[in-house]
Amino acid sequence: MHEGTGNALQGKTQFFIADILDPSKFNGRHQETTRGEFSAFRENDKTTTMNSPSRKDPKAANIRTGCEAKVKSKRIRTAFTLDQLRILERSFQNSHYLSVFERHGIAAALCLSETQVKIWFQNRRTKWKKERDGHGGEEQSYFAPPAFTQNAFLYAHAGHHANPVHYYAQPTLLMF
DNA sequence: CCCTAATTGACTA
DNA sequence: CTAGTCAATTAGGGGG
Repeated sequence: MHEGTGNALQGKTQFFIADILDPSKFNGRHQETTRGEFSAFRENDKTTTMNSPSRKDPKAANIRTGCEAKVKSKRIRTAFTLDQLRILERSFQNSHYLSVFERHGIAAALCLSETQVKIWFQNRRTKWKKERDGHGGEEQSYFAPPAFTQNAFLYAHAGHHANPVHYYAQPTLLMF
């Protein structure tokens, strides 16, 4: 897919320009909206990193298409389905943080990339905070604190070390 | 407008 | 060096 290492398990919703033009590669079950270069470079989780060249320079990831210059594509915005949101929301109720295993399981189950799941939780935590301490605040404490499950606890305290396996030896699996 | 997915960048372990 | 977090921001798309 992308500069070596296009983990086939990832990048289900986002594609390179060249891939978009090739319907055979575009078997996405997701919205057939326009895909662009914006996110193309990030959608090979774990192989593209924060400071990889492609992150610093998105255009770089597009070079191999040979049409890096123009094609001022929009950045894509995935519209999660209701089913996906239901599961995500349910998971969020269970815990505001995901272990890598949970994330992987959810991503696989929902046909999303792990990045998308990760970001969804990220944004969801932001939203949760906002509605917790925003909103006048008078009659508060309607909302329970975030469920602090074992995984969340481990996450907060053990954190993520080199090999999370040691801390999440018991992957909680995972809805339906 | 609002909602929220995705990006950027500083920071942490 | 890697891969998480969060804050701030950008931007897609729906609604009115």
